[in-house]
Amino acid sequence: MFRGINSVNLDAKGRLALPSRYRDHLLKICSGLLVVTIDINHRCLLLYPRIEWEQIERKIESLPSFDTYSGRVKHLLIGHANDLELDKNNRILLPQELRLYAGLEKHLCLIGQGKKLEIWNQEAWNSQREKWFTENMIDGDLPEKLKTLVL
Amino acid sequence: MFRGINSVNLDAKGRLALPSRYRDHLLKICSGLLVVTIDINHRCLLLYPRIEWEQIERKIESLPSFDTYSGRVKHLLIGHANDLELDKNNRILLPQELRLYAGLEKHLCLIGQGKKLEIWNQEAWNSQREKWFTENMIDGDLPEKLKTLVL
DNA sequence: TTTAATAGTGGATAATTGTGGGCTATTTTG
DNA sequence: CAAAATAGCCCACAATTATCCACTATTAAA
Repeated sequence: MFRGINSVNLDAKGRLALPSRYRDHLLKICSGLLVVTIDINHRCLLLYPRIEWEQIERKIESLPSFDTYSGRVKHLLIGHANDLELDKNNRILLPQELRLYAGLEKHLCLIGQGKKLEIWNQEAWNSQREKWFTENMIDGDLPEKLKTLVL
Repeated sequence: MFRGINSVNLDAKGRLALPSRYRDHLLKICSGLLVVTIDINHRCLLLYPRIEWEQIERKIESLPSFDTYSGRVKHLLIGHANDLELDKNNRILLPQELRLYAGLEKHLCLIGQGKKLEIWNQEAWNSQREKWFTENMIDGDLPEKLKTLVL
């Protein structure tokens, strides 16, 4: 499970060093084989262990072909998915195409989100986060599961 | 079960000594493995024994993916959750990111809240408490369970 | 009141991690 | 086919972090 924030830097070659605490785990579950793709809700990237991604890909592929939104999701997610591999220094090289999509510059945030990691431009993350804090949730709009969540 | 208030100090490195009365209990139930994350309603942190947190995390993860509010809760709670471990002196190191969020300086309060501990900046806690005392509860807004609560 | 024990604090050292860059192999382009 | 660009691999230095140890303060016991 991925959790928590890490701020990391891209080097001049576009390489990103993953926090070392993830290293052993990734080598174990997927031999360092990863997949990166875009997030459709935010301008950020999603990083999956290859085996996790393959399960998700199967689900995406089984979406109904003639539904407009399903087709769009398929195109965007699968179309932007790239295979990556950890190098021996625990780094990955992000494709330029995706770096541009997410507006990644030197300073990034890695956000653990369970099965995946999100890769954000640091400023983009900060302002998104502030937005979430200041916008109030409207009671009537909350799904039942959320209303009854006990922390 | 965590109960009661403790005031504690952060040292220069951002380490926090847990009250020793919690030590044995924590070693027993989770071998000193903890998770700290942010509270979304107040500017304070939540500290869970790892096993307690994992149960909550599972509930959060099962929230619907395409619901706006659920996505927000997921991002904020799981995204800010950090694994921690007690050191040999019964201390934890709070990540800088979270210290900033909760405005933690030298003087803190630990508030026992059942399965979790809340970590507050001491002054922030005092003024929040004052606020609660002066704000009146409005009868019509109380949920049924609270109306029928017998103390 | 003295002594002992535990808890709390601070800091030095050792180990690990992050970062940059050089070299080579491979791919792309003209 | 040559030249340039890209990608992978490796090493070395710098910076950060974890671990350990020692000192002080506080509490409890004799």
